[in-house]
Amino acid sequence: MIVMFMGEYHQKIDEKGRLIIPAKLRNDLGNDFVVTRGLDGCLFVYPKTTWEKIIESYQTLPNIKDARNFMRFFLSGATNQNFDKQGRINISNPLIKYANLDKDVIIIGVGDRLEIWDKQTLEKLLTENEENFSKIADNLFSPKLGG
Amino acid sequence: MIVMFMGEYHQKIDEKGRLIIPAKLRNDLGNDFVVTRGLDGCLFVYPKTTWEKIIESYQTLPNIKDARNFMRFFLSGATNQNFDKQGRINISNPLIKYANLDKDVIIIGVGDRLEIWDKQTLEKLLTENEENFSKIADNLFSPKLGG
DNA sequence: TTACTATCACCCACTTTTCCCCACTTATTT
DNA sequence: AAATAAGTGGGGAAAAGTGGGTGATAGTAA
Repeated sequence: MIVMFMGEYHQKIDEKGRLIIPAKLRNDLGNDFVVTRGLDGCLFVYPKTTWEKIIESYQTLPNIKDARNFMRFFLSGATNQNFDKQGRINISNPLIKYANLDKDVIIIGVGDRLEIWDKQTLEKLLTENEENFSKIADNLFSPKLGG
Repeated sequence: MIVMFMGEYHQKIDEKGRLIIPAKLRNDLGNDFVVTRGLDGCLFVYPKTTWEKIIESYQTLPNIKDARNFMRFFLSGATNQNFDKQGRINISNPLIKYANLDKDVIIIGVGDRLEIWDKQTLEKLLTENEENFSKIADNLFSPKLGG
């Protein structure tokens, strides 16, 4: 993995639907990237090259109904994006609805992608799962003792 | 393990969120390291090379919801850090909130990482668990006899 | 084809945040 | 006790974030 997105950034969507991508992330994204429906109620943001690799890997999925539906979900929401001169992007209405975005938004870096979350949704998710995290971490750090 | 962090250092965070890393620790950290949400209410500090190994081990996690959430928790809390000329770092707001950092902070060395604690939180944790440590140690070092 | 409307991107001005630098204080060493 | 190193606080320049206005473009209906 060449790009490694990290960090948590609190942003606001203005009345025109514009969202600032933090300056620190813009270089890694490049000026040509894709925003699409993500898993668990957020939006995924991929640099163009990463996106193309993902699409490629999906070609190998078997042509069964589940796979077709997943492709529909993933591809139909995808929008090409550029920055305006202020470093902002426009989130389309269907995506705003899908991720339930209100005014307060959190952008997080998760490895090869960014995720755009409604603030409340993400905070709820993280606090609800906090106990799980230490279990997962225990297993990762010392799998022989754990369990 | 090449670097071995040890010791306990009492520091203060100033109003701008700046925290001095004790001079004795700076060499071992290098000028490129990562601060992230740790377990049990503290922050972890890893030298870059150690961090990269950890990320590598996380690549083995399956793409299921629990694992995705864990990655969100772990990576969104991560921030690249450098020292300013005074040997300080900036702790971002989300991390200050997470670790409940007030003015008084304790930095401890724990093997391959540093941990940043709110003073009260750490002292409470240690006194509450003092009696248990010998039992815990017994279990950790001879798990077959324990339990 | 023309006039009207809605949308979008750009530009400008203002506010907020971040980062760097300097000066002072405290601690440590000899 | 002096000298050196480490810790601490604050000011200011530069960068980033924010909101609103304006003109261009495209779509629609007359």
